[in-house]
Amino acid sequence: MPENRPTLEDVARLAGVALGSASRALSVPDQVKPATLERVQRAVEQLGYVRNGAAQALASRRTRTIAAIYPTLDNPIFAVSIQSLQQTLWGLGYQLLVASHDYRPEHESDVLRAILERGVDALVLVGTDHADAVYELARQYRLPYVLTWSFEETKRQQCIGFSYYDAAYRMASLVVEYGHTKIALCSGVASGNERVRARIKGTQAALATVGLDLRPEWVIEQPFTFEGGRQAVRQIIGHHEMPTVLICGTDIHAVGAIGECRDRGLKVPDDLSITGSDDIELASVVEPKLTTVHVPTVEIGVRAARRIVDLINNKPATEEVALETIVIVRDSLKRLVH
Amino acid sequence: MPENRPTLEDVARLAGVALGSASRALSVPDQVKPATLERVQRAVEQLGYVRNGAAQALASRRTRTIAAIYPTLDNPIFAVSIQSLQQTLWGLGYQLLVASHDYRPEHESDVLRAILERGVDALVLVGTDHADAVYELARQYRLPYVLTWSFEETKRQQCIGFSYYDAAYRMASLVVEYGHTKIALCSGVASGNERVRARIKGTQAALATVGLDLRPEWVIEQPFTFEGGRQAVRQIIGHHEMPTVLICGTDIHAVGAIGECRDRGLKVPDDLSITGSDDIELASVVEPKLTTVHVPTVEIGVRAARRIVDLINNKPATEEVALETIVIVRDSLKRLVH
DNA sequence: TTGAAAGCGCTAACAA
DNA sequence: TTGTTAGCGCTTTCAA
Repeated sequence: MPENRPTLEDVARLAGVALGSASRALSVPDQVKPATLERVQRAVEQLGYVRNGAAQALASRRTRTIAAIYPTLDNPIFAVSIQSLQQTLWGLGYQLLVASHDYRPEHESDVLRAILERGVDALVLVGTDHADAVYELARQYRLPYVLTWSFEETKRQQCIGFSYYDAAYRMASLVVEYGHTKIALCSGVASGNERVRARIKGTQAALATVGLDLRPEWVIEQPFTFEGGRQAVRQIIGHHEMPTVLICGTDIHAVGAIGECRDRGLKVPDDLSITGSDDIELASVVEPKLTTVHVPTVEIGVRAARRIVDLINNKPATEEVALETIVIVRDSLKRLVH
Repeated sequence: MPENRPTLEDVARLAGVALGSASRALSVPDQVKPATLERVQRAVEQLGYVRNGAAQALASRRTRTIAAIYPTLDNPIFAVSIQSLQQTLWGLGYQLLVASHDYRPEHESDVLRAILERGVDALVLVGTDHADAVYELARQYRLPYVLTWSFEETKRQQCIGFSYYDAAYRMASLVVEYGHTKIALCSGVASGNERVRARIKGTQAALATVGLDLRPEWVIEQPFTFEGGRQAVRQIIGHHEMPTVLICGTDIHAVGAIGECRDRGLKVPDDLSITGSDDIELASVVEPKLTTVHVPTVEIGVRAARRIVDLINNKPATEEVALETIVIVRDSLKRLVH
């Protein structure tokens, strides 16, 4: 066991080749004679040599790590996506540095600055709504980036995601089709979050097609937690008139709302229908099973990973399209008309 | 806007000081005259200077990043803990590199090797059951590490966690106290996972105090997913005799099991009691609310972060003790005797 | 295809 | 307290 971590120089010496050749043997093996390659490999093995990433990064100006900044890491939707992002990146030879701004978008540029200092080759962001400083830093440091989850036509080159507007529109259309007219919406916090805003707009648009309006007192902004969903229910039952359905912006909201209904003796969906969005695994485990919209969580992680690596390597961008979402009909939305 | 990223040399030149002084102004500001400090700071600001982490790491042999290897990133229990780990580390000036071995412990040393290459100052692992190669690599590279979640007396110096044995013992004691004698256990996969094994042993021990045994056919190993919990239910109803209670190793199992019971017309807890472990937020949202054991998820992340930074700085280790767990009685465990 | 050598941008030891 | 300077371990020309 070597007392000090062996360096490439040790490898080269042992293999009887020059430092440069040893380096090439490791990074561009096909530019090296097979015999040389083998000697270097043997030396590497013998010494238990592992590259020094810092030195490599300094000399090559690439760190082979990619940063991702999330609103939070503990929302299941993000957690699943992080998992697939990490696994895919790993397979492509990249590591993942994660950070979160904890749903305080104004902190994002600080987080990014710290990441920049650390050094990364590219950046994965959530959504399209970021402070100018964030885009500015990315530009200044020539840092390739992808925007995940949201898909916006105007930024299609950078986006890996789906249309929140469409997803919400579809769900709301179903709700309307089922005969609901008194409709409440529990969304996330709209400020600094274009996904929330798109959901609200999509919902409104669907209602508008049948001349319905989203009443202001029935649009409830809540943090993305079970408790947020519970709050929404408390809020709507405080009013003298109850909606017949609560459209939730996420399944987390919906599950929380169902819990609160149960605690208050409200039957779902008989007394109140509740719909979700995302189709997390939990959606089909709770009672009643959630009618929700399935979104491509894993796919986003996988594609974002591939895409960002392509960007790093200056591969021509393939034409990006919005990923698909689909409404999953289960039991939490009641049919009022037939 | 500078065309090329400014270096410390640029800063020094602009500030009219030597390179070394500029470096000190940034890393050990109190070893620098206030006047110098201020000039450097002004230059930094003016140039929008950000340190080059690779160069810093190469020269100082510290990367200011810490790696954490998890079985998976998308289990809520880990996600919450990662979140608190990341936030705490951030506050201490460290970044977090995450990786997962996807519940294939045999991959862990490969993952570690890749991380080593990247360069980190310390390591956070989950549990105490790791391949020799993992410990060997950590030793060889003098990489400080903490073992999280599990607390074992024999490794108390490295552990931040609780006793899975005790937690399971307490839960099983309650189950017994409630009059159950036909008891099934849905654990995770025991191989390479001392937490699962400790749970099984703790459960057995509690049963043994009243002369009860855990029947082999009622010990069910399942992956940590809702589906795993569902499977457990399917398995026990396949036998001619049914247990009266299913003790689940995690709330995820328990929630899945509840879902499966509902789908099969089994009433929880009347037809089958189900208990969980972890007390994730969901535990009090599902119906029936889970009787479970609360574990210090957030605390583990926070403490692990502080501890690992102390280790890096060679701070004397404070005497570590096991964190506390506590049984939370809700509605999913039926009392058979009074 | 290989070897030699000049850095990459910073830290830290040393001298002043 | 500051300046000078020798590396840290690797990549990448350039020439052979």
